Amino acid sequence: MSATSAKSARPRRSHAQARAEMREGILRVGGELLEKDGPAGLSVREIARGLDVASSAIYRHVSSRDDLLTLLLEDAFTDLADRVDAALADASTQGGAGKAALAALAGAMRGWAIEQPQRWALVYGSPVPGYAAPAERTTGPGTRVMARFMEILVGGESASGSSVQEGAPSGGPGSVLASAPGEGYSAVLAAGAGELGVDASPALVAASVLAWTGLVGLISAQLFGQLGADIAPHGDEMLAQWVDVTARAFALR
Amino acid sequence: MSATSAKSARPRRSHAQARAEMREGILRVGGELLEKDGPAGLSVREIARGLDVASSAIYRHVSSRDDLLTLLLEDAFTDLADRVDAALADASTQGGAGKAALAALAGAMRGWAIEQPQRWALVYGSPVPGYAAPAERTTGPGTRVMARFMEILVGGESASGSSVQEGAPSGGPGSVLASAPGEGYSAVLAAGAGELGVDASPALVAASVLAWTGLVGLISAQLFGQLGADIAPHGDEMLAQWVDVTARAFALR
DNA sequence: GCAATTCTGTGAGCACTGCTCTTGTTTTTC
DNA sequence: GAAAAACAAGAGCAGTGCTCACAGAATTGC
Repeated sequence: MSATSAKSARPRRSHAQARAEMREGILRVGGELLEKDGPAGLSVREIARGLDVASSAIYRHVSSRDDLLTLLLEDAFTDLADRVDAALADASTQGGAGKAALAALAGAMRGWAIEQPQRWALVYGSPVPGYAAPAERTTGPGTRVMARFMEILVGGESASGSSVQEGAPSGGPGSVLASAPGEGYSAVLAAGAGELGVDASPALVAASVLAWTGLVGLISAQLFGQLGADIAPHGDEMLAQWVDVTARAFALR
Repeated sequence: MSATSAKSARPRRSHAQARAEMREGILRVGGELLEKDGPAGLSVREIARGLDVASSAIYRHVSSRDDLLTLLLEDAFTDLADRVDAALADASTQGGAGKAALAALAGAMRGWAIEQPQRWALVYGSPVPGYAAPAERTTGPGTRVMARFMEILVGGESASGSSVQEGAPSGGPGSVLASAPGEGYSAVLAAGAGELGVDASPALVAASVLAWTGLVGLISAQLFGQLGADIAPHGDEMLAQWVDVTARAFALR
């Protein structure tokens, strides 16, 4: 037994530094544990061990396990949104818009999901039971990706006056547009589109929402193995087909 | 303290009866707890308390907590499939086929999901971490609903020789059919369709799979509140729109 | 510059969990 | 009826989230 005790003496650091380091450490170790064992396997004590600290110390920085989950949720949302933004920026330099942008977004989402399935599950999977993510802390980063998605489908940023040709896909066989949404639903859609900075008819927004839930559902189904093990190797192709169909339905090129 | 001890004397019953009663009780109380607290909140001890029995007794009938989850998963799958079948049978008496059948199936799924969100999460949500549902015990009941779905979209039972008019939706703008699936993917699709008792071209099967994940994704998004609280009251309408669009894409009427 | 205060981290402890193992009782089998 | 098999009880282990009184270090006020 050496003179230095088992618990190595912590270096002198300011409270601000301590806060930052602890927070970063919790996020890092917590993220690793989350990816390894999933939300249910996430343990405050295990994080404390990973940081070589008493478990009670964690509670100085995180009020509860749920709070910890919220932290990781925010982190995951932001990480995903950053990744999608990067992919879109990349595609955009190559003159990518319309279908190319859609493919870039979908590919980035799926890639991120495959690399960190547990994070994806935390974000778009079933909510951790008994725990409702506080909306005010998650809707912000949570809607970033969806906003991008809508922009693409609806045909560009609202700034440019290039209105979508809503005449083309409207009622004909194979159109994405169902019957016009009712009054109340239209109002909600308009409000939502406004928050996302998207300008389009309620019918088009409604169709985009369906497309969005379809994309998320597709990725989730692949990730969670709901379609059987045999189909797993063809996830790329499935996604490509989804992009094809969706781009065609929304008249993207 | 009365003569009858706190733990009421169990009635004399045969081992077979005991097994059946216990299993039924575990399923019942477990189901209630699952619906109340979600998978993570499911506790063997709590079930034991609910049955007024020692916790260790549960392990005579269930080998582990994961096994318990599998049991509840099977139960949920079967329950959902029964419900969907009933709805389809009901629709069928009214001459319901094609779009009407699709609407009945989708409505039954969503209705079931809303009544028992935790069960839905167990079935189609993110898998419980660290727990992989044993495929051999879940794929059976798990594919029943999907088989019905495919039958409807692909245009009737394989017995009747009425082949789908695959000419109509093939390539034109707004078609559900993307480019033809590659060789490997086609093989997997064909095999899957065979298991489900569905006969259709790989391209049509591929499109049906996308539609399936879309439906599941839509219901999950509604249930898990991924689209914000405001949109929740319009779930019916969203689903109706999804039915509209999908029926049109697959040329159902 | 030094005391008072505030903040960080400790370790014991409570109530809970899944699960195992030994013990006693009851039903089935021969 | 005796032997064997199955069932259930209860204690106990290792783990969990979380709280609380306490010790030491950093910050603040004068």
